Amino acid sequence: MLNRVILIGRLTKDPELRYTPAGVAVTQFSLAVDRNFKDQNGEREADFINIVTWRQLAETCANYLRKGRLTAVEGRIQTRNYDNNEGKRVYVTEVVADNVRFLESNKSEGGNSNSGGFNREEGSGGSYGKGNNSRGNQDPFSDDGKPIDISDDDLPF
Amino acid sequence: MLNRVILIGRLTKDPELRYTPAGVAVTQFSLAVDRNFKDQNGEREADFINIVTWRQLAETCANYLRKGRLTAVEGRIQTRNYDNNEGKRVYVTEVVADNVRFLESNKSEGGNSNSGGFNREEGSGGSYGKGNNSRGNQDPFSDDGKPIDISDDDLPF
Amino acid sequence: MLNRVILIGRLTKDPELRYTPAGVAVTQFSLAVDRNFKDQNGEREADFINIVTWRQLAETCANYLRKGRLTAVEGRIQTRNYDNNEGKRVYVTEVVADNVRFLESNKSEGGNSNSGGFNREEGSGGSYGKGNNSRGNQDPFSDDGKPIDISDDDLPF
Amino acid sequence: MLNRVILIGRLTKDPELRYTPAGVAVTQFSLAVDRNFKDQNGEREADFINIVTWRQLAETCANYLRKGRLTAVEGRIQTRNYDNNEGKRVYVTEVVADNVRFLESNKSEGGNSNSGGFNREEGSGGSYGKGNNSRGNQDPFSDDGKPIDISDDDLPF
DNA sequence: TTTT
DNA sequence: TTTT
Repeated sequence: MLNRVILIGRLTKDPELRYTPAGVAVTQFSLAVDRNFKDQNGEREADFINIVTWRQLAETCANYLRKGRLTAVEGRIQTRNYDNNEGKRVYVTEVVADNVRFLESNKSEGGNSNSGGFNREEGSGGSYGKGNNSRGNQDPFSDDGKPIDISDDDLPF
Repeated sequence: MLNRVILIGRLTKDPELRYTPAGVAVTQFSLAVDRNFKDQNGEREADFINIVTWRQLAETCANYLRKGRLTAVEGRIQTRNYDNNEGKRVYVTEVVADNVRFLESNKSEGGNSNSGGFNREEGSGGSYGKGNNSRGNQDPFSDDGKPIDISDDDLPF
Repeated sequence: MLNRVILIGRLTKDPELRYTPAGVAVTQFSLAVDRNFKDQNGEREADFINIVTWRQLAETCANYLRKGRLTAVEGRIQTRNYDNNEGKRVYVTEVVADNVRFLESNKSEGGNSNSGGFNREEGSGGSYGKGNNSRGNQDPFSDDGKPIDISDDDLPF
Repeated sequence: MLNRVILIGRLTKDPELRYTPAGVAVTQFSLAVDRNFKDQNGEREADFINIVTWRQLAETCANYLRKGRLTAVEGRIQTRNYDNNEGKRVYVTEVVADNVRFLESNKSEGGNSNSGGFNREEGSGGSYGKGNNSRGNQDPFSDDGKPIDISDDDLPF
């Protein structure tokens, strides 16, 4: 009835962009979120949380997120299951993000050091990145460092 | 680095209380959280989210939560893995709760209809239910309907 | 950039429904949220948090929330200021809700005891209560106790 | 009963550290949190949210936060009131933080560009900065960029 | 009284 | 299968 998650962590790999048969963009990545306490060996462990984004948000994430980037994610926990190729039921728990904040920009790729790219699924506007699945050829921070609005709230999911 | 989850849903079963070899109480249950949208068949689905609580909070949950109860949970997403009996690695994603709110009391068991039992892990106080693992013999709402404080923040986890 | 609030508390009064000159419904109410700790006198205090809702969500809240009801609110903190009639600037901090959950139904008004009315602002659908500002004459729980979808995400605010 | 806030924004000024008569450190600052939408003039406005931190967290914030820094805050909404010098009751709504994340380090002051200082109130440990109210003479990121644990959960507030 |  |  109420289901809200907020995470800040770092991508463990570059994000993976796919398209559904109907042509809907889906991007998945894993966020390493350090724990606030140390284990019995004095080591700080992390939780590795799988994130899914859809549509324009998926494309923006695929274009601008990279391994190691500090990132904030807001969304909901989703559980689902499917039968794998061995006919065994697999249970999945993941976070479906509707708001992703880029807390570090593409420094290593020549971008400026501005923080603060922002992307939220919304009912209306924003066509940024729509249908754009070639990565890395645009930098949302390159002109003015202002947030970009993208849109994706009328999801059928 | 930041990892926060808030859920409201209903228990799919009675909670299960266990003890670690060191005698620490652990309670697990699953929360059915209805989605805010309907699927392609017009059906409202739910996410089934596994919750873990430790120590006094575990015992209070075991004592007072029951299948079907509307419950609020606050905590963090935890991922872990272990090798099962077939030597296969199993990945688990669950919510470790540090705050559980009983939004419905034990009406069917003769309690009053007060809402609002409250339990949070804290550094200091609260001895309620400590070492008490016999279920259902006390009703935290039976006297005055006021929240109970329990304590469990100095976890080694 | 990221601004999320989740509250569970009880209405301090019946909600107040108004309309802007342009005819947009606005409902305000105050939520008493008990603190998780006691003050120096052993008393549990509460925070009294002002909530604002717009459009259909405003009308549903006006119709079904009442003083004393246990309610969950999800939204964002908003700050604004205006000059009062004495020409003095007044600063306001409040929560703009986009999701309100009715955790207790209208028992005293003859409704059943179902918990779980749900209302979220969304980009698309839902016409429930649209233009309906007569209070209390309908019970969203009276038929099947299922959540109602309402819609209000394309706000100009 | 449940009261949780998560914010990401930028400090509007340097934080202000005070001490209560009993010697407890209190730091206040205001966070500018850009809204996710534009107003009728196409301008993106911000909410200016007052934050309060206590004890070691207060001292760490005073030492390392500065105007303009991108910062994540987790806490609860608090309301309180007092009578001002004109005998008029003043109502205050603010966020009491129990977790503050420094998303940008002290680049301009010669620090490295590491992100990720972390501070949470906890029941037990951490003596970092205890009684230290001289600012800026230590950089938590200067050695290894690892989070610092501080402690403040046994608050009487 | 407001940040990038 | 994991990030700084």
